[in-house]
Parts: sequence; structure tokens; C-alpha cells
Amino acid sequence: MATMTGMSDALTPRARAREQTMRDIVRIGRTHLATEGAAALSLRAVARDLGLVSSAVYRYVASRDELLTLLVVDGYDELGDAVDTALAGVERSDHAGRLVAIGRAVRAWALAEPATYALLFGSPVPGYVAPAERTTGPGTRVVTRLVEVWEDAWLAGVVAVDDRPTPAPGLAEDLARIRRELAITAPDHLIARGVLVWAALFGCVSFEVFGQYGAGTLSRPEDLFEHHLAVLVGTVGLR
Amino acid sequence: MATMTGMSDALTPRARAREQTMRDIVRIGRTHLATEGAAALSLRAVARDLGLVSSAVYRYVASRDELLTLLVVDGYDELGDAVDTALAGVERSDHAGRLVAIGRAVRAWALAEPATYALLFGSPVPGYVAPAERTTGPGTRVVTRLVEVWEDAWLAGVVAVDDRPTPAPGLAEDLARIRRELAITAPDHLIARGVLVWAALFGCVSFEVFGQYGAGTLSRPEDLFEHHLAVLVGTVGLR
DNA sequence: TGTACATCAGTGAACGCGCGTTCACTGATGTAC
DNA sequence: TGTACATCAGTGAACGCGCGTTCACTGATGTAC
Repeated sequence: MATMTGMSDALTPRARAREQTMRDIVRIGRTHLATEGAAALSLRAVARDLGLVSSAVYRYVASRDELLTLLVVDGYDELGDAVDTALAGVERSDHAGRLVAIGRAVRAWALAEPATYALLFGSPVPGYVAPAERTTGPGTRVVTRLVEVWEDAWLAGVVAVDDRPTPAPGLAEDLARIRRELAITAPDHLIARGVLVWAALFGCVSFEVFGQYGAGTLSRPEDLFEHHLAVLVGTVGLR
Repeated sequence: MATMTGMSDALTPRARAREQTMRDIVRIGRTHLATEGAAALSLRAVARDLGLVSSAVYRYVASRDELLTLLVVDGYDELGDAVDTALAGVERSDHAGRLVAIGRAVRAWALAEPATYALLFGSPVPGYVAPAERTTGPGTRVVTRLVEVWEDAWLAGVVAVDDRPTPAPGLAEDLARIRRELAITAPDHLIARGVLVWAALFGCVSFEVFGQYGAGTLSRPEDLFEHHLAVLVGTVGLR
């Protein structure tokens, strides 16, 4: 689990107990996510498993929606940490290797934490809207790393990708805004293909995690995924 | 909505009323899917909207899970119909055009019916397992059409795709089984890329329907999707 | 065509269950002087 | 260091709510003779 607000030392015992309880709430919440799903996530059930009376959790969490937000942020952070850890073992100049490492890390984490993955990348939870100011930062960690890969490759002059098919002229504005917000220099066709690779990567992972391939169709899903990653590496012109 | 058991004529009034009620249940169930989500789908609420007492729906549907199954089958069929309708307007020899038509039809349907799309392609519903004998048929209509496209192109000898990267040797068995079950002749590397295009297509649609792109990032998502389709056409070597 | 019986749609009450959230409270912990 | 007060974690009862499912029933529709 990702660390919460850090520094448990130099805190009063009461404050340390509070941090521990917050961590327990998130941990138990995640197990409930796995067994009941996000829509059925219940504060009362979390309180029960915590050994508290139901009203007590309101000392820690203002509402059921806030618990969901905690789980969303925690999930994004754990996924982001997994990706960063994987990237730490790959040379920054090995662009294809970095893309593959990101893909593997996302898949491995998703298969290990399918319920949290579903919360982040599956169906929206009815009636719940994640507060952008708290989830956008953690939620963009992976895509930021992906963009870094092709931006690095572009700057190194090693992107070998056709600029055909050309993105529609109407897209220029959107792509320019993305370029500005991410402070990158990659050209339109590379950004557009990058978005495709991003969506395709998560499409592959979702199909596997959500069981779209059908039970028993694939005896070696990891081999298929590796092949798909290799094709996607080519889609953004890396090698 | 897809038709249920057909032929309402030559039936007794009571039987016709029953068919109508079944259709109403599915229709109302879908509106509840949209507002409450699959996990919160409730037989009592459907009964209320139908103007019946809650126990009455048990004359039509054995349980809540069976209602979910009806919605799954109905959704797959509607999506399958949408794709078939789109394909009807494209020459069988226009392989790229057929792939693009399928992609557009999937996206359009998903955006029009996000809740049903989420039921079919989003997070699994906790505690519910779709009965394979009822959902596999309707659930494979779209992928069958996709496979048809590249199989046709392959037979016509117009697939221009590198066989690199090569799928891992361990995949040969899985790919051979797929080839046998679908009764096709396309080679390993084409089948493997086809699966990627399938997953990527739904990945793009899911990102858009589930809001992963973030509110306001894209003013013209349809243009981006068109570009992605064009790239995916190339991924399976069509033109 | 008429009658006797079987089938079926829909009723209403009941079962036992879990939920989110509020509130007044007790007792322990922390802090200012 | 000791005391008075403020803060805070946790309690237990209560609110009003909705859920899936079963069951004995009534009355209308369908069918066999």
C-alpha cells in the first residue's frame, strides 16, 4: 500500500494511532472492493472488520464517497509506484525497453489487484464522481511516464514512424493543447499514436483482467501480451 | 431493443401479453442500469416501474441474476445488430472500410448506451457470472466480424503486414486452437495482431466512454478515434 | 356451444437482512498555564 | 510538576430506507371434452 501522510515519528501517540487506523481503513476497504465491488462498498462493513461500531468510522472518513476517493488515490499511487520501480531498472536511452517495462508493470499490477484496477479503469461507479483536485495528480502518473518515453525518443531523434495516416486537421488544436500542457515537443502524429498506444495497452490489460478473452482460450496470455507490446513499440516508431 | 423470441402473431393474447411484459422488463432494466449501475440493479425497482408488485416479476424472471443475463444478451445482440447494419453498407472486398465501419459502429453504440456497454465490457459485476451457454453466442458476434475482415483480406492476398515481431513459440498452440475453432487460415502473426486490434479498438472506446481522457481534454474525440482506426487498419496490414 | 377444470398473472403480507448517517454520551489523551 | 480545560476516539441507540425471495390467495384466461 502506498504511504499516507508520511512521518509517523515525532507525532503524538494519538496522532500515530490515527494514521494507523486510516491505513487500516484503506486496507480493509480494498479487500471489500475485491469481494463486493465498488458499488457495494459499505462503511458499516469496513467498521465491522475494523472492530469498530459503524458510527466510529465517521471520525476518519466523512462519507462513503470519501472512502472511495481514498481507494482511488491509493490505487493510482500503488500503480504509479509499480511503474516507477519497473522503470528504475531500465536505461533512460532504452526507449523500447522502457515502454515494455511500463506495459509489464501495468499488467502485473492489474492482475494482482483486479478489483482496484476495475475501480480505476473499469465502469464508472454510479453516483460517484472522483474529485479532480485529489485524483488527477496520481491518476496521470502512468501516462506521464509513457509520454516521457516517446518524448525522450523524439528528442534523441530515434523515432522511426510514418506520419501517415495524418491526424485530421481538426485535431491540431487538441494536440497543441496537450503539447503545451505536458511541455513536450513531439509532433502531432507521434502524440496521436502515443494516445493510441496508451489506450491499446490498457485495452489489452482490461480484456485480460475482465475476462473478455474467455476462460481457457489462452493458455499463455503473457506471451500474447508480450507480442502485443512488441507491436505497440513499433506503433510509436521505437526500437 | 433486440427482438426476443420473435413471432408475436398466432399466439394467444395471454402469450402476447407475456412477451410484451418481458420486453418491458428488459427495457426498464436497461434504464435502471443507466441510472443505478449493474451492481444496484433491483428487481423491486423494476417491478415498481412496471406498475407491478415486487413479487409479480418472479412470474417472468427467476432471479436478479437472470435479469442481468437478459440484459447482457440483449446488449450483445443490439451491438451485434449495429455492427451488422454498418457492414451492410460496405463492399465485402473493402477490407479497410469494413474494419473502420465496425469500429465506428462499436464506438457509436457504446456512446449511445454507456451503461450497457459498461455491463458488457467494463468491470465484472461482483457475485454475478454470466452463463456461458447463453452469452457466448451473442458475445462473440463482433469479434467474429472482425476476424472475418482479416481472414477475407488474407484469402484475397492483400494483407501487407510484416511477420515481425514474431509471436513467441509458446503461443503457437493457442493460435492453432483459435484457427481451428474459427475455421480460418490466417497465419499466426496475423491472428496475434488481429487480437491486438480487437483489444485496442475496445480500449479506445472504453477510455472515451469511461472518461479516462479527462473532461475537456479533447474537443474532437471523434477525430482522434478516426485516426486511431486508420492506424489500426495498418496494424493488420490492410489498406 | 357449453361446461369443468387447469393454468397462469398478479396481490399483499411477511421473513430477515444491510445500508448511510445523526446524535447525545463517556472516558481517555493532549495542552496551556 | 500539577492542575484545569479542551480535544478527540469510540459507544449505542435511533432514523428511515431499500433489498431478494417466499407463500397462500384471488380472479381472469385458456383448453379439453
